[in-house]
Amino acid sequence: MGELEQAVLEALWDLDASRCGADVPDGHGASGREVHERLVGRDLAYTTVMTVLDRLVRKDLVVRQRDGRAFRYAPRLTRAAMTAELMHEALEGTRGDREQALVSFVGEASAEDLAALRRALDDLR
Amino acid sequence: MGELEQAVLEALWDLDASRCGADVPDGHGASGREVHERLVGRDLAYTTVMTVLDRLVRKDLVVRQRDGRAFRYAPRLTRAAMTAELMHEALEGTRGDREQALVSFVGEASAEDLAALRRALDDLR
DNA sequence: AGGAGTTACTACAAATCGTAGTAGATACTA
DNA sequence: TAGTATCTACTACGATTTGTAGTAACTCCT
Repeated sequence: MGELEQAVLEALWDLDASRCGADVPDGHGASGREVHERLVGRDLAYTTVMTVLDRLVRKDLVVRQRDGRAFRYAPRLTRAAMTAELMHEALEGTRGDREQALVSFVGEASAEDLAALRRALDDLR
Repeated sequence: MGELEQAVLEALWDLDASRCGADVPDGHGASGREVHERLVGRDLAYTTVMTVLDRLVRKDLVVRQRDGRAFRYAPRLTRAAMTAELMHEALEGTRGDREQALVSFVGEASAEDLAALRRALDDLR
């Protein structure tokens, strides 16, 4: 994903933190205009933002839903879920030893991440 | 990373499974010729493989070391270490809740991965 | 009817990637 | 020692992706 695409996705998350999913729940998600305003400082044309939103929809990273004449856009996944998906994809890519990959992963993890991992695993029991 | 670049890296791992690192240990790593032969079936020009190897070196995914007139190439990281690195990068990318990302990660993990994770964590104690 | 907002479509330059040729250096071989 | 094979370095080129944005057309409000 490109750097601007990333920024637009971030903007969507920031605008609509808790509501993501396969559909845009009524009254949630953000309009192109709102995303554009959120990205003031990058000084982009409105149409640039719309183009990027469109590409994100085509890549299935963002979903949209008509709202009157316009659309509302929302990330398909929460930030955390997308991170988790990326991590799983990385793991899938390992043709070799999955277990070893996980060992390396925890081997390089910070103390905080290790603690969080342990908690998460314990909560599954 | 491109699909051919991936394939070349895989070939290097397959050719030189256990020896990776910042330097190519003497007598290890693979020559361009060997990589090319390993990729027979894709019917690539030798120079194509060399170009890709060169790009991988520039991206710091592969290291090389002179061996007479030629070079020997080896992945900078083991497959497992690269997977772990990718997972950590995904986690870094989470501007938001790292802990929540880890919770999602384990929430979607297979039973095997969970068991492997638990073993890895236990071994750290 | 006219203006403001929105989408859809098109455009274009830069970077990346798959693919490969050529030139020049080096080494082996007859 | 001259020819041949090998290897690297450099260049090239088309396809795709990405950043960036303009224009046309539609719709809604006043």
